[in-house]
Order: sequence, then structure tokens, then C-alpha cells
Amino acid sequence: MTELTQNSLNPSEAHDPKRSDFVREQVAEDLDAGRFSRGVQTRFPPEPNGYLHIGHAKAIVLDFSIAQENGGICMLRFDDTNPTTEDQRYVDAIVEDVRWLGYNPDSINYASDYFQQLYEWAELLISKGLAYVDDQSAEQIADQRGGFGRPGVESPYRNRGPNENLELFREMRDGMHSEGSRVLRAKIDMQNENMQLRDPVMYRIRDVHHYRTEDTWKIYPSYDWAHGQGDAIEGVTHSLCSLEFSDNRALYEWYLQQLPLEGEAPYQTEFARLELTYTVTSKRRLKQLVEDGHVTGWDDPRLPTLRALRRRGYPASAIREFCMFIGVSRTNSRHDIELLESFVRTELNQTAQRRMAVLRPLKLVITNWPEDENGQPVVEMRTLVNNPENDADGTREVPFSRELWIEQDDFRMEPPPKYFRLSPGTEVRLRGGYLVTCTGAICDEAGNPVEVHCTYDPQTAGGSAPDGRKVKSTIHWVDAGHAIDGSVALYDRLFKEKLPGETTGNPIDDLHQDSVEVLRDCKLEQSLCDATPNEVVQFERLGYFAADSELEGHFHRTVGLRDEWARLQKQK
RNA sequence: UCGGGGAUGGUGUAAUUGGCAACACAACUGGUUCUGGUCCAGUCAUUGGGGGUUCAAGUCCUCCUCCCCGAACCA
Repeated sequence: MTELTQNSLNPSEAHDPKRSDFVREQVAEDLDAGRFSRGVQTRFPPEPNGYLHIGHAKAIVLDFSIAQENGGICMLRFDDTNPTTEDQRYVDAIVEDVRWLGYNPDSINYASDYFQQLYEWAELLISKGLAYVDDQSAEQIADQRGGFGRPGVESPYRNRGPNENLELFREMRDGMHSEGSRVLRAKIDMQNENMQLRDPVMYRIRDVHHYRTEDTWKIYPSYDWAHGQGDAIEGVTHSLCSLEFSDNRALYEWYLQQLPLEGEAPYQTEFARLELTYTVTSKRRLKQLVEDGHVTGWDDPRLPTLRALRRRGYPASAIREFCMFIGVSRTNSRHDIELLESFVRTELNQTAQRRMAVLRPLKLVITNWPEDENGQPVVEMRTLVNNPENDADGTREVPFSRELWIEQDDFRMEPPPKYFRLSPGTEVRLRGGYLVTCTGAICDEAGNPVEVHCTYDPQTAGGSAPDGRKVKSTIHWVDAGHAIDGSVALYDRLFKEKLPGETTGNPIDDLHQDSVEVLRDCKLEQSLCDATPNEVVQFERLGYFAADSELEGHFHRTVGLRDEWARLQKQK
């Protein structure tokens, strides 16, 4: 239920058409100039060799929202041109993550669907004298490519005749040549200052199984030779990608110009990818964290992958709003993770029901609490508001009696300055219960309190005193006789440095040692039995917590509440 | 070294395209409150540097500096 509300696209969501950025301005200009007769079409083009993370979310939101704002369509296309690393399980995971984020692709396509067309176009380039088979090794080709400020030299095979090229290329296709023995190259310009244009490789021989085309191909197209053509075939108008492809744009355009395409050609626009403080968002780095066992898996809640954030309780809508808010630019930048967290808090403050849970329990005894006719402490049901931000969420009944659990942090034998909570002689409010005054505490040999004693004021049922007196603090509690046992995972930043790896070059060096703390002796309010998997609730005064999808009574801390007391202590 | 891109507070994004630098996060003050939450009020930048054009420059010109990307048969 919660899952559904969180995931469906809220129509009031701020996909503000007035919002302006360089991409949207360009799209608007294209529309005004009537440059595309087919309307706006975009696509999100992941390679199915890893899991989606928050950085991809930015691209997804951009691609889909631009299509939505212009009444266009947005597709999901898998750029599956490298069979050695790709797999169906990534396809499934990516589709799942995109849907969870709140988007339904207008179609799901695969670059591999175009292998035949691409092959035919390659033959066309060969016959036009614009592509040739090179028999050299990868090393030789790399050598000849030259360097920055240093022109390349032409391959001795560059001027092979079209017929010989065609014949060789067909042999490559038919598996008559071994891996690495030959490639098909575009014949462009070995002197060009843009390295992308120095006769790039179009096809390489790979005698491997492709997860979709299986064993039908022995040669596979490179990214550049597949991407723009995929866009063109699908009718994409605006092909958005990240900054590092800027130099590839010339090649993207060159390829399209050589082909007999119908309709206006798509064009590529690059934007800066999303980076966040205290985390990493590169496939390689994430993979390393998982494979080296620094985290428990791709869905470890400390990771910035979408499946991890989902498990941790981040609402999809908060991620979407965050992505819309940060906008798009061409400036390399790194956003504070706090901004993302603030979107999560804002969303959850509105939607998460309040519950009480004691993470580090300390026994509290109300010494003057009444007994019933059997000499047992009376159990009273108190009515608590489920969400002060949303009356429609109603109230619930919570048992209250003589012995309660309170947070260890909420009692001090000797209170420091500005400590408003319980200490001998002070009066506080037990949320939704009564005002209680501390009369003392029993301590163990080490001097640690093990049982706090209080008296309650029977006139203060519900939490307010008829004489109007105020207390400085309200603390949460769970009735000892009705509490359920639970466990909670508290997550901290995975990295202790704002820019992981900045000084050493290797983020692993900046890994936070205790980025997760599991508390197993938690006392939870009875109603938490009913928490549905992945439901996010607020534990009052502590933070937002997501119920584990499998383990009952186990919660993941999504994000803590802002904590004024912690702040004050830090200042000192 | 060559080519491409970029530079606005602590952070990120804006600025009617030449007209009083806005918004959010963070931080700090204070107020409200049955969550030290939420909410409310306030403080926090003369736009990388120099020169120029102009009544007027973050926006235009010019020189400089610094940062990012690019030499896979990866994407």
C-alpha cells in the first residue's frame, strides 16, 4: 500500500514547465523552429552490465520529464553491444528500477535488435569506400592512432579495395577469422585533432554467446557505431548523454550523415553527470565495493544504487524531486548528500506514520502507578496521533502501565547544561501519557543506571497539566509488558571523506569503518507488528525507519531526524 | 603537448538575455511546539584574475589563471 503511493507519479509534483535549463531551452527552440516533424523523443540507454544508481536517476528523470513536458515519448534502450559483460539479469533489474522510480518506458528496445541493420549499413560504408578491414593488432592500431597534439599514421590496410574489404568483412561475420585478428574501421581522418575521428573501430570479432542474439553473431558493433543509429531507427530527436561523450558527438554525426536515413537526424547533447558527497557513483567503484565484500551486496542500504536506496526507505518521489530540483548544467559538480536527505525528510515528514521505538532501552518504573483488584498494575490505553502532518492518518491505541522502556539517552544521573530530559528531580512528559517526575535511579556497580524511578501526576493524562505548568521535554516510551523485541540497523556514511579517494586516489582508503551499527535489543511499540515490508515509519524523536522486506521486527534507518541536541553537543 | 568543455556564497542551481544577484541545502540567531522533529522570522556573495566598451556588465570584447574530459577491439 505504502509502496504504491510512494511509487506512483504524483501529478502535483514539480515538473514545472517554466523551469529552464540549457537542454530544455534547446528543445523549446527546436520545437519553435519546427525542426522535428515527429515530436520530441528521448531515450534512456543503459548498458546491461550493472545496476542503476542515483546518478542514473538524474539521467532517467531528465529523459522522461523532457518527453513528458513536450507531449513526447521516452524509451528504454539497452546498449548491449558488448556480450562479454552483459546479462539478462541486469536487464531485468534495470527495468525494475526504472519502473520503481516511477516511469513507464513507451517501449523497451535493444541495440542488439539492430545488429542486422547495422551490418547492412556497414557493408554500405565499405562499398562507399568509407570503411576498411584492418589486419593489425590492437596494439599496432593504438600506436598508430597518435596522441594529443601528435597526428596518427594511416594503417597499411587503409586503402584496401571495397571488394576485398567486403569479402574479408563477410568472412569475419562468418567466423572465419579469430578474435583480435581483424577489425572493421571507419575511414575518416588519421590527422584529425579529435581522436574519435582517427579511423575508429566499428566491428570487432568476438566468438562469444550474446544473452539475446545467442550465437548468431561473431562480430559485434562498437558503441559509436550502434548508438546514433539506434537513436535514428527509434526516431529519437534529442539524444542526451553525459559530458565525457562530447568528443564522440562528431563521430555520432559523421556516421548518421553517411547513411540513407529518413526523417530528421537526432542529435546529441551532453550534460554533467550527478556526483554526491560521501559516496561513489562509478560502476567500477561500486562493483569493487560489492566484490571485495565491503558491503553485503548491490542492495546494501549504504550504497547509492537504486535498489539500495529503495531498501533503505528512500521514497522514489523524493529521488525524482531531488533530480528535478538540481537541474542540468555542463558544470562538473558534486552535490551535498544532505540535499538529497532533505528531500527524503520532507517527503517522509508528510507521509510516514509516527510510532514509538526504544533503541537502547532503560527501565523506567512509575512507583505510584495504581494496581487493579488483583494487585496487578493497571494497563491503560493511550491514544496517539499517527501523523500530526496528516489528520487523515488518524490515531492508534497504545498500552501504558507501571513499567516502561525509555531511551538510555533520555536519562542522566547528572545532567549537563541545557539537558532537558530526565534526571533526578526533573519533570518530563511521556509522549501522549503523563507527566512524570524522577525520584531517583538504581545503578549497577559501575554507576550506570539500570532502573529509573518516577512518580506520575494522575491529573496529567494525555500529557498536559490542568494548572498549565510546562515541562522542558517530551520523551518517547514503550510499555514493558507489551513491547515487541526488534532490531535496527543504523547506517552512517559509507565513506568518511566528503570526496572519497581525493587524497589517496583510492576511495577504498576512505571507507568508514563503522558505517553500520546493528542494535538487537530494541523495544518496539506493539503496532509495529503490522508494519508491511518496506513500509517507512517515523520512530518519534529518532528518525525514519524502513521495515525490512523479509525479517519481521527488523528496521533500516532511512535517515535520522534533524537533531538539535546532537548539534549543541558538537558545538562544544 | 593538441582538441573539446567549464568557472556565480560553505554546496548546488538561477538571474526578464545589458538594468537593484534569486532559490534550495548547510551553518548561525531567535520564536512557536506534547517529537531538541515540523513550522515561522532573521543573518550569511559586489559573480576565478587583469584590462576595455557602456549611463549601467555575472551577462559584451580582450588577455590571463585554474579545473574537467579525450590517445579500449569499453560504454
